[in-house]
Parts: sequence; structure tokens; C-alpha cells
Amino acid sequence: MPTLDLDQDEIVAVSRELIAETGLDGFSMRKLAAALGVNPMTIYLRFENKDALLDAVATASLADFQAPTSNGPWATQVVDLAVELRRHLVADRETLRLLGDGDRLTSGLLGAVDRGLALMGQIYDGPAETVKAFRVLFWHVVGSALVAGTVSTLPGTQGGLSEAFAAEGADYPGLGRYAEHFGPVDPEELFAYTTHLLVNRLEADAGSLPEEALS
Amino acid sequence: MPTLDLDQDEIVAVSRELIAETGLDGFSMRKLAAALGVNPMTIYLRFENKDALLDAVATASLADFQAPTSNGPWATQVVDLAVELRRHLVADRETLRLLGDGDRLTSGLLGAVDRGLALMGQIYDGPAETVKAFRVLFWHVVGSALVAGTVSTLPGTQGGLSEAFAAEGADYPGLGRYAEHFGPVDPEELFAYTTHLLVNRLEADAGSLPEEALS
DNA sequence: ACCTGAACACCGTTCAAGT
DNA sequence: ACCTGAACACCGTTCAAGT
Repeated sequence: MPTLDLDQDEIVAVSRELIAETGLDGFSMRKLAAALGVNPMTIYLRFENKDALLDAVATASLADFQAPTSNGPWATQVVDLAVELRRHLVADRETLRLLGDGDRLTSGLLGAVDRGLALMGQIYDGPAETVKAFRVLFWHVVGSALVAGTVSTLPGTQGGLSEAFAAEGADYPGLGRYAEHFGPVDPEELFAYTTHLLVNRLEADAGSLPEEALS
Repeated sequence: MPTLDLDQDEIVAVSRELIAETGLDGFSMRKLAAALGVNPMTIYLRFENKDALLDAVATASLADFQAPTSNGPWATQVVDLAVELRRHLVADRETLRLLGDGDRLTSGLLGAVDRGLALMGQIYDGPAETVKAFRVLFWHVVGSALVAGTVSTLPGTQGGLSEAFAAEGADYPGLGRYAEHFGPVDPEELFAYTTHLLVNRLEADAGSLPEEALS
């Protein structure tokens, strides 16, 4: 591996800057080359293609995450981890869209996975149950982050939904009754609430394993 | 509005076929025009641009959903609705990626929203609590669908993750302990389990409102 | 050994021109 | 009134050519 003026790390760093500025849609190999002051083809000497470069960008973004190690009650520690991980993923929403592979996602977040497993291991005895509980929370966090990254506005934020619901009241009687209560949603608050529900239920389950499955 | 050989509905129908075949990335206005046997520019007489067309595609896909009206225990009806809605969204994962606006998503799924609200209204007294409980479940479903659509493989499906985790055992003691239990995940099963946790917790909450918030 | 320019096969979209 | 061809400003990537 020869010493190079332009190494992979610099290409990734500049790529992340550009993506943060112009979004993933406005990002191109040619613009990246221009920002690097280099011929577009030079990048292909370091990365096989655009996909491989974006892989490296996503990996670098995930590696930035530092799992919080708060003290306090167990449930608070779990919620902290969930909230912080979601915040990190949402902050880098453009690169979150690049994660097309679950293995890459979890292996890129080893610190978070380690911390999450440790917390679940505190209340679950069996390793299978521990991993399952971890997965419930982990994918809940990722799902919520994807919602935040994909769906730019949650219903009601823009206004007008109540009116639309009320107008459909004839066909959908349930809508008319609740239309006026479809006010703005705070995505963070909704996430925190759902997380609390899950954490409380996981905590309760751990105390009384095995519980009868519902279906 | 004159009678036209090529109306919006046909363009949308053919677009959906092409997207189902080649994916969203392989879809272009030029290929669509070729499939329609028409000049690319003719499409622009019906739709302002590609974005407007994709909007119509997403709306049409959502409109296809028929909310199930199963009988049986309350929790089963709720889980049915959640599972069916997720299945519909995942089946059309390419168009799910088009939903960039929460209002469009919910107003495109009025039947599901109506049914969900009706179910939650059965156990919650106040409309605010009913809407909140509905939102917890609705966005949980959308989040899970986005995970399934964005993250093509959940960890372990490909194998190799256990080894990767074990290798990092030195830095992350928790990982080493659970590495061998990171087997394949069935996304549907994980979704069903998480949904059960949420539904059970919502049901319990409804019986004892208001409950003390955790934070 | 390392970098590049020209070229290929695509895009979405504009706009003047055809019938 | 309705449709289209040529053109513009972009893409990712290949490959022969330069130093």
C-alpha cells in the first residue's frame, strides 16, 4: 500500500460534508471530484464504484456513535441508549438511507449493541431471551429513525389533516369522531412514549418468564 | 378535460408494473414512455414532472389496501390490522420509499386509520388517549415496514455475524457472551412479537388511566 | 506506477417545431 | 389542440492514452 496524496479517509470525509450540504440526491462522483480538486476517475482508483464509496460513508457515520453510559434506574439507562442512538441516526438521515444491510448496521454499531446487550442481560437470564429483547428495542429504534428520515412530516404538523379527515367522515365514521384530535405530533415524544411502553413490558416479562404467547 | 388516449390512470398503472419489475432505481421516464409506446415528452402533458408521477404511484398503491375486519378478541383484531398493513407496505416496498410526507401516508390509508381508531376507541375513553395509542401502533407498523424495505437482510441471515462479534469480544465483553446466540432473525416474527408487547401494554394502560409517566 | 481525457450509454427536462 | 424531435445539462463508468 503506497503512500497517496488522496487516501480513502479524505474522500469519505469530503463525501460526508457534501452529502450533509446538498443531500444524497445532489451528490455525484463528478461533484465530489471537483470538491477534491481531482479528476473524477481518480476516485475510482480508491473505490470500486459509487456504491462502495457510499458503503464507506455509512460505516464512518455509524462509527461516530458513542453509546451513553448513564447511571440511574435500569429503565432510564435503556431509554437513554435508545434515544441517543435514534438521535445519532436521525442527525445523519442521509447516510441512514444507505444502510441496506442489517449486518453492516449492527456491526457498525458494536458499542451500542454491546451496551444494549449488557442492559438486557441484567434482567434476562437466558441468552436467547436477552438477544430477543435487545432486538425488539434495537429495531424499534432503527424503524423510528427511518420514519423520521423518510417521512418528513408526521400527520398534523402541516395542519389540514383534521379537515381532510372530517370531510371523509361520511365514509369513515370513526375518522369524524377523532378528526379534531389529530393535532401535531412531536416525533421525539411519540418515540419516547413507545419506547417506555416497550421497556416497561420487557421489564415485566423478564420477571415472569416464560409467558404464554398470544398467537 | 378532453378525452385522451393516454390518461393518468394508465400511466400510473404501467409505472407500477415497471417499478415492480425493475425496482425504483431502474425506473425512468424514458423507459416508461417506451413501455407506453409514446414519446417521453407526452408524459409531461399529464404530469408536471417525475416527482408528481411518483406521488400518484404511491397514492395508488396505498389506496389498494383493504383493512381487515376480523372478529375475535380485541388484541387479535389489532394485531391482524397491524400485520396486514405491514404486509401491504412491505409488498410494495419500492413505492413505500416514495412516501416523504406523513399526511399523504395517513390520508392514503383512511380505511386503516379508521379501523385502528375504532379499535383503540373500544378500550380508551378519551379521544386524545385513543389517538395517541393509535399513533403508537401506526408508526410502529410503518417503521417496521421501512426497516424491511430499507435493510434487506436482518443480522444473522447471512451468517458470519457471530464470528464478527466474537472477534470483537476483546473490546466489547458483552458481545462475546451473546455472539453465538445472534442467529437468523425472522423479521415477521420479530414484528409480531414487538406488536404483541405494545398491544398488551396499551391494553393494560387503558385499564388504569392515567398512569404515572416514567420521565 | 499513477493519473487523466475522451467517449459511451444513460438520465430529467426545455422548447421550438411539426401536424 | 395535441404531440414530438432535437437539444441541454447532467449522470456513472470504461478504456485507451499520457507522464
